[in-house]
Amino acid sequence: MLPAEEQFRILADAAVEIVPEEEFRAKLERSVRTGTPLRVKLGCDPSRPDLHLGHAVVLHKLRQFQELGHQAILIIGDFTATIGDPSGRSATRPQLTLEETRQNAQTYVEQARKVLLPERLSVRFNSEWLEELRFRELLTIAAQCTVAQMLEREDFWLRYSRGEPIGLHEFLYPLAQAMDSVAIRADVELGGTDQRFNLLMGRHLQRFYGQEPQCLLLMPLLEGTDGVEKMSKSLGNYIALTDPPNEMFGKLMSIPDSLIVRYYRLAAFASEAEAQQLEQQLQQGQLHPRDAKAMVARKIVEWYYGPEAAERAAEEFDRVFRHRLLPSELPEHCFPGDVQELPLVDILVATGLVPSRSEARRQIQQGAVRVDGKPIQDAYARIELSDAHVIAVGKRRVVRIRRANHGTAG
RNA sequence: GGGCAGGUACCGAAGCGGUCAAACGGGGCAGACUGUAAAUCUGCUGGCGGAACGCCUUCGGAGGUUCGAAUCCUCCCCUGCCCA
Repeated sequence: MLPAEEQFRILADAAVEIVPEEEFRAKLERSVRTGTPLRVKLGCDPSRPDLHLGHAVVLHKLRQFQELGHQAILIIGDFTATIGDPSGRSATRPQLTLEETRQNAQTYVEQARKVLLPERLSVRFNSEWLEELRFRELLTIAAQCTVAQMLEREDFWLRYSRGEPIGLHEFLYPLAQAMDSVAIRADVELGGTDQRFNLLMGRHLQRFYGQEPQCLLLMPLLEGTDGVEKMSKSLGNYIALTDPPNEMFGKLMSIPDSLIVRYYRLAAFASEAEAQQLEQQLQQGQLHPRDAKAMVARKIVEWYYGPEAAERAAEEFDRVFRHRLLPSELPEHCFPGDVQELPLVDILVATGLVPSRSEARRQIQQGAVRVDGKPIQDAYARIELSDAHVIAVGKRRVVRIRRANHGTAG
């Protein structure tokens, strides 16, 4: 085991805050002295099965704990997801059934393993202890917190003062999550800065149950591809860990320049020194932002798919967007062999490039539709199907169409 | 339980008997510009329709009044506030 001070340096890296810092140092020191790994908790919400780069920030931190020999405990909030986490939300989350969340949890763990080490990882479902909780005990727990304290939480307060509904059960969410810390006797809990309140509640309840309170390690929230809001699935500004390399690369290239260094640091896991160097090169104009971004994008894709895939993704990106060539691989759509020609509008709908015929007409009239590279603005154009064609709507939606041979349907 | 204010398209928010598929903003999509972007400018943004102020579906739900309703009436459901 590395000396405590060294560990602290690694673990504090990129963290926004450690609460309380001295306690955390003390825990590390004791861990080294007694040879006991720390139990490090990360709770996750399986109501949304897709993990994205924002989650990876925290997952990577958990991995660092693993690398230092500590015990990672991933809590799958299958039970809490049935409450619906109100964190950072202005609206009540939809409640899922236990069944649904279990299914999500499956893929969730698989995705988390892309970042975590397989060893020193334990996965626990919080329904294990929350399901059994008696009403009497719930009362005891709930009595540990006042309504005023709950309302201190920014999102609750915001909704309250806006006159928006807050379900009573939502107040129970932080408590439930805190009970997880009690159940697994967490030494440290990781989370994004938006989780501060919930994690603090863990300390609170642990103390009540006579346990040594956990320390909090809060990581920054990564902005999404829009560059403004934090990355989240519901805002649609996320890059999923399961996005294929090309898509991941493409999305990364679409982030605003102002985020290059931040992504380098938080998503490509670059060190402080590396990040500073990059920032300097950008500021002094030694490095073109485009190249910097491509470098970062490559690093990130590499992390999930390896250097070869990253290389290919970068090349493909240049090919399609820089040089405006066709993608090397196009999805294909086959029309029945007996069809001679079709209105372009119908083709756009049939291939799924566009959701409705009205939309197809609009896109055509706006000059967004190209057939074999030639813009077509005639909404009534018909396309011969004897030869294969490449149909494009905008830059991103491209399909190759052809007719099936010898009248073979489909 | 009582009183009041609300429920409008993806979101926010106008509309309050016809000219409403519904102003405006955001978001999204597309075009121009670029470094792939971002920013900016422009257009589009329910469906069907070879055109149309044509038809269909939409303004919490169900009925009703009317030639005609998002707009009026009745009942119901949901939300917030105040009182109990």
